Amino acid sequence: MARTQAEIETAVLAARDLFWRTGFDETSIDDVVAATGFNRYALYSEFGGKREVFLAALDRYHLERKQIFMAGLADEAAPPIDAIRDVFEFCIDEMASRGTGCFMCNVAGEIAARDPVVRERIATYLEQINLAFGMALERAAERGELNTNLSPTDGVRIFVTLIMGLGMAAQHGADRQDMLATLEATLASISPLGDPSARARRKKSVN
Amino acid sequence: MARTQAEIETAVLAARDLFWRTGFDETSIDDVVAATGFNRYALYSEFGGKREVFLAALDRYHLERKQIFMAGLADEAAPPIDAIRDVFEFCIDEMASRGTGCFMCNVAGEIAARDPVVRERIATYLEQINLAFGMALERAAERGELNTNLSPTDGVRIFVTLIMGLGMAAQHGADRQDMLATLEATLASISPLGDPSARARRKKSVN
DNA sequence: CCGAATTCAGAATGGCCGTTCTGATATTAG
DNA sequence: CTAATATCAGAACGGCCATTCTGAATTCGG
Repeated sequence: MARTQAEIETAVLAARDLFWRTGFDETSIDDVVAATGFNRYALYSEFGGKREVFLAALDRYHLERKQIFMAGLADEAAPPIDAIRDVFEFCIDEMASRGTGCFMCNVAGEIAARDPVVRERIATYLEQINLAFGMALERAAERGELNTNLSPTDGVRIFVTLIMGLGMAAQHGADRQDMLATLEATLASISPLGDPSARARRKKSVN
Repeated sequence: MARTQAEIETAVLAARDLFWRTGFDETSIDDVVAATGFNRYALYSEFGGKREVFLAALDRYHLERKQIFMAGLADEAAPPIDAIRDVFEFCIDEMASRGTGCFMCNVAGEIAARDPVVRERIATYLEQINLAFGMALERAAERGELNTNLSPTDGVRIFVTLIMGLGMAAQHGADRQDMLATLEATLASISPLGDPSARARRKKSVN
């Protein structure tokens, strides 16, 4: 009797949480066994090996992130700056509660160098993020919600770098308040002076 | 005959380059032997072990970075925004030519989690960066070179996160032009509209 | 209820790597 | 020049871990 799709998905989620928290090298197969509930035999016959479990976990993360970014940023109706803020707040909450940065970013230093497949997944992930932010920032520019110093491309660069920087900050122990303050500072920096949508929520969370 | 200080320093520099490029776990003692020219015996009697060589390399990196940031940003006479740009350009050139991100940031995901000493070094490193940027941004605010949307603290958050984000970007294969463009976008975003010092150099390098 | 196939848990395997050991070589002091 | 000390290169050790193997337990078709 083959395993059901639901069982596999649950295992992948557990593996994602585990690898996300402890990285690839630092996580042993026994750890994966304990976390997923699959035993060695099942793990090897279902996935192939440690690397394949990891790739499944990475893909799962990628999928979720893609949905979050696309759902938030591609919506033509929503105010783009607020959409950006929401997406970042989601990611910040996630990183703060897990106490670890972006799964895909953390992976970079560790195994991307030796695994071309991982490298390629990261590249497509970044492309998608770029695209998603690009849509939001085009709309922001059209609506006059972007500092006239900046092109939409500038904005994309800033936010893509911000999300990676926040991932690193989380990895070094930055807490939710720190990260939210950095987000608000960046949003203020790209907004036209005195823009109401930028200042509205600001007082809630900044130091 | 004990080893001379100069020989040790050369070895530490080589070790720094090696660990910077390939990380801690991925670098074997034999690699360190080959890179430093010290043989196992010398390495162990001079440093103690792999971890100690690594810590020496990390300290060396930390020292250099501290000097670069302090020299650039603490200078009361220099225009602060230009000083910030210079410091970033130096780091960007370094990362681009090495094809790897910030040594200390890369280390975070890999061993900070398991080594409290490394964690503490990273914390003091970040503190010092914060201080250095703080000085420059206080002066920028006084001189009216900071967008009035932003406090000096906001600026510090933005630049500290930028440097970590650029480190991640470099790790993922961003090239010099990409990183310079992100730097210029950020400098434009924190500058008052139409500020000449922000726009002056801009045309040189942006896409 | 039975027998064949599957799944299990844990033991064996093989390789890698940090560290230590060893016997040879070079260096220095007297 | 000689003997003692320091340094060398590489072999041996020990531990860790991904993977495979094995014999027991369980499931499932008839």
